[in-house]
Amino acid sequence: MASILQHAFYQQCATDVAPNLLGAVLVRDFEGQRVSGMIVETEAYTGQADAASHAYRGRTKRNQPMWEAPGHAYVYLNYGVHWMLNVVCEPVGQPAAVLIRAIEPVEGLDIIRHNRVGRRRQQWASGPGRLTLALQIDQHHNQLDLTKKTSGLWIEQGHTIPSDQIKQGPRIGLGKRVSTEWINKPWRWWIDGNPHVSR
DNA sequence: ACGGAGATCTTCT
DNA sequence: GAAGATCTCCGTT
Repeated sequence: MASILQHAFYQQCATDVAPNLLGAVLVRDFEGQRVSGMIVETEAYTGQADAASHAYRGRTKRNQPMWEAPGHAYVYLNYGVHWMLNVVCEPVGQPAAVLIRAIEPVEGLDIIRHNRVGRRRQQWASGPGRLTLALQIDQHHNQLDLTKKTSGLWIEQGHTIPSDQIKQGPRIGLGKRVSTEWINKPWRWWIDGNPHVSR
């Protein structure tokens, strides 16, 4: 049995947590059946100073979970269509989180195939909106504690990825309103060559 | 293979 | 009223 990542793991800067999450396994419990995938791509959103973060303009009803304790989920609807899964981190008491951008399906492939009917396997969970569809993650998971199995969603220790297989680059999809200083931060990490990384 | 538009919720101007 | 941490479909090459 792999161990579940505990609060201490998330109790550091999002820029440390994000690369450390690569190789870990995101697990969804479907009435006893495990549906899971290895995390292959993440993005860090740091404290309130980060112009690309939802926390930048202060607290709102939506981003409120970012002020929760580390290890909690921040799930929100983007473009009115896609659910995004974040894990809250704790850089010096600031609201910060890591966006899980892509996973490689590992367990419960029948369920994932059903959730992503008609799509090629490589597209089952290769994107933040896709992985939430694959694992059926939505508003019900917002603010849950991901260090507890009772949440039905947690993250387990997985493979250790050699540092030479970890690539790093600018975050994706940030708007023009964000200054280049923040757009250029290389705060997206992924496993080099993994086919389930988003494009 | 590639580009544009639609979907449709929350927040900000 | 517009834009956003996106994805899919449908048009044209």
